Amino acid sequence: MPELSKTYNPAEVEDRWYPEWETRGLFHAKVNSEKKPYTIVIPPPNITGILHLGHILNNTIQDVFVRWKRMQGFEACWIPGTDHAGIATQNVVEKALAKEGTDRHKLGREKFVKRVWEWKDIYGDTIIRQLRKLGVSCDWQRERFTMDEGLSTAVREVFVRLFDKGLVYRGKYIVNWCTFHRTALSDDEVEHGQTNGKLYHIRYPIEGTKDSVVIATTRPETMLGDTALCFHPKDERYRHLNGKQATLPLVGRRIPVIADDYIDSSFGTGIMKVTPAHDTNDFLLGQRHNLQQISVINEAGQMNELVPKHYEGLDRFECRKRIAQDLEAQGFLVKVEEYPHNIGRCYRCNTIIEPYLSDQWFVRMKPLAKPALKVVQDGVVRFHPDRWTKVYEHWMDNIRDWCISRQLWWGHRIPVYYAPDGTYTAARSEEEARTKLGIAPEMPLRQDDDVLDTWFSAWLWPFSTLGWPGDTKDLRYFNPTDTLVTGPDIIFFWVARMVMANIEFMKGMPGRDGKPRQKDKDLVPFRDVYMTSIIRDDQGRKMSKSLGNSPDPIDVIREYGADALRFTITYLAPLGQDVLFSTDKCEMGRNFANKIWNAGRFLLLNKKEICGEEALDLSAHSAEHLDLADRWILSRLNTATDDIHNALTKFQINDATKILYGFLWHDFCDWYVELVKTRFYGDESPEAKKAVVQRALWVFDQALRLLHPFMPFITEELWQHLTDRKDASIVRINFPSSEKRHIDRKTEQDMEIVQNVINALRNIRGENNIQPSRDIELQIIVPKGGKGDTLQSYERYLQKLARVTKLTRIKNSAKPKVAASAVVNGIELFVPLEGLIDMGAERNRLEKEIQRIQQMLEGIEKKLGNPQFTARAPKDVVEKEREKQNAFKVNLEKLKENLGGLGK
RNA sequence: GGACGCUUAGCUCAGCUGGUUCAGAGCGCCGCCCUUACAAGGCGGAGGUCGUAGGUUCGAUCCCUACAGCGUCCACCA
Repeated sequence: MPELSKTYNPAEVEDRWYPEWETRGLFHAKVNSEKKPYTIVIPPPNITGILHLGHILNNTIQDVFVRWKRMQGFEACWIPGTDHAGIATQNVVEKALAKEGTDRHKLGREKFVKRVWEWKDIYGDTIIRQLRKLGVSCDWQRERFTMDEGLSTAVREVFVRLFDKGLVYRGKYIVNWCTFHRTALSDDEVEHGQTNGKLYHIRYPIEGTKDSVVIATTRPETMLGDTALCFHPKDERYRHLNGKQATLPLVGRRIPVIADDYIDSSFGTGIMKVTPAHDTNDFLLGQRHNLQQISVINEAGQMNELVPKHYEGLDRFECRKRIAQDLEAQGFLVKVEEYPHNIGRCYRCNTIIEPYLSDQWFVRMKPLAKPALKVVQDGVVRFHPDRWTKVYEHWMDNIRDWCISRQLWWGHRIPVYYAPDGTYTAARSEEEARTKLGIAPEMPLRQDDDVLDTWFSAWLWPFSTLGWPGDTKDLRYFNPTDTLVTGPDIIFFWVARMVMANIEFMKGMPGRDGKPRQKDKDLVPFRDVYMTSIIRDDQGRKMSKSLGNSPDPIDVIREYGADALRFTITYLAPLGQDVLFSTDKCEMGRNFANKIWNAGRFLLLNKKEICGEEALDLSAHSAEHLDLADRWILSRLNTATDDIHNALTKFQINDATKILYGFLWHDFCDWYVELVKTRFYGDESPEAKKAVVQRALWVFDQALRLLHPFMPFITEELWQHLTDRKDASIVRINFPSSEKRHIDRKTEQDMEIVQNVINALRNIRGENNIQPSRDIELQIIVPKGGKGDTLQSYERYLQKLARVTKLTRIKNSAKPKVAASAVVNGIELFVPLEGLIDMGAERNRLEKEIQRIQQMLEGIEKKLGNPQFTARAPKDVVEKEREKQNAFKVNLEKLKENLGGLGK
């Protein structure tokens, strides 16, 4: 066995173990009828992305669950993969082309797409490579990409089925148009934010009269496309104008004045211009009133040929200025006021969205939403924390049709084919399209130019990755998956849509039992959705590139180790709360790793000392030579095991880390290891010592297993040193389950007395400035029924932990004259230190303690003095309070007595 | 406009079903110690009327109501 270094060196251990785990195939999952599956699909990161702390948190949590379940004997399967990220990826490649002085149009579609694939092959797995550094136990043999052959087949299949069902339709609608990307966006891809705009008040003359009306608009340039004016039908101010014609300034077009109760009479002047081609509400209004739709802005955001010549070709914002000038010059502009208001912007490039009238493809969502709502309401799919349920339900209740076409080249091309006569159909292949349309092979057939929204492949992820539409063994076994771990920001984009898709497309597919799936529990994509925290910097700001406040996780791993990062971030992330992160917080994880490392080092050194090279069987702990500390640590271990199990079951992952930290550092290292030293270095028989070493190693082994899901590398490394089992790995070793018989309240109480006495002695030392190296003597007075025997039988604990060289039991009458004292569980402690203690300090110490006890006693007496309390509170609570009262009273008396005994 | 979250020690936060010495942890701070696993460590200590005001209850950091401050999401009036 190699010597272990004094401090833990994570980089070396991590680089050694990850490839080893992969080569041994420890993360690979197979269909296994002997085992229950446990499945997670990764939220596929964009191929353009680089790893950030959000990924770290998200993937660490997934890894904790997967490793935990794997150790529990589940066939744990974590399917990794990446998303082609239509807009983002196309962006990146287009930027590269721009640098080369060319663009995608010069290249042509086919070459451009080839170029993107080349880019993807080089850079597309950056995140996936980086994730390995984190130690994630993904089944890499199952890695998928949303544009893989299989997934593309699934996309086409879904589109065609929805089309044939009438759930996909084509329509001319106002969509959110990004003039930079020149594509439509779904409603969810638009981010609304406040902006300082202006409100222009413009006079529109009424034809044939001297009358005119004033309307207010933030977008005067769209007036070129106005086709009506509109007021509320009940508005007396304008009623007389109903049916009249107004003249559109600058253009001279006649437009009707109409009435509609959409109008809010209290806003502005109460009459509004209507531009059906450039505003969603106006569009709907226009439909109701059969208004003409005049588009005046092109796909690049410039004024088109339908506007007066001197505006044509102007950028929409440039045109706005010109229109304002011209209106003013011609006397139509009444006033302009500052007007802060909300506008939508492209979530990727921040360009102001242009409501744009165009032909797009939509999915009718209402029929899909209905069952997806039900499974959540019925608790078949559960959110953690639960409050996201309401957010989900609200969205489902108000769902709108999903615009799925994107005017891009990178993505799944829409499988719709047009015949020369304009008829069209959706089909899995060109041949199928010809059959469906009745077109001969020699006739030209045109496929739709647009591609599908990226989420259109992502929403199929939990089954497309498993072979759907094929009826595969994997699909039967691993779907429904179990836990989805993702951020609340994509609950609509992704989570909700996956629920809809899984229900819709898995219906009737054979399930685990081979029978067609019908029940909701077999149709959902996953059972539990864990919503992760949002990572912020230490000032609470979102991590962002522009702020430069986003540390590179790879640097953090290099500096502190992957285990340290994993542990720290899960420790900091309570379920459902944001996390304020800064790199230096990882010191906590690093220090913890080092602590464990040294505990392991200590045990191994002593094992060698006591047992030589002999291998110890750690399959069970030795039941020989048990003393209080042993029974106590077994009790604590099993309690911790229970608590961890409960915390993980409730998705309270940071609780689990806190339990592990507390158990390993405070129970195991601070107390147990210190106590065990008394036996390693004591005069017990070699057999007894061997039993003690064996048990200590066994407990440590159990603790390592509990910790492994959180800190996989260091636990594997230490575990290997512990066991010498070259062929095995902690990755697939049983996760401990608690043995109730070891959880023993009485043992813990006895141990508590020992601990309290040691703490009291340490306090005396600290406050009296007694050197740690100085031995002390302890005299105790034990009341009737007190636990003095327990204390005396573990005198060696006091020797080691408090440097007590002599323990004597004395009579009340034999109290030492000059001594520091304390009262613990009714036992009086005296440390005779004539001439050495600082009387003033000791008096202060006792007075402080007296005050503390007095305060608590007062609290209890106030409670007990309240007749309502004694009458109404449960008996055991009252009884407990009485017991406490008595104990405090006794303590207080003794303390006062001892204070008095100190003299002046 | 609607929904939701947060407010506890100097800082960052736990505290889940009201009563356990319930007021905690980590960091920071003060004092002592390089005690043969660990100074990335050990021991001791200081520090909080649990945002404010009410209410429910024998009892409230915890449940309810209102308010204040911070934050998030959804919708949106030209």
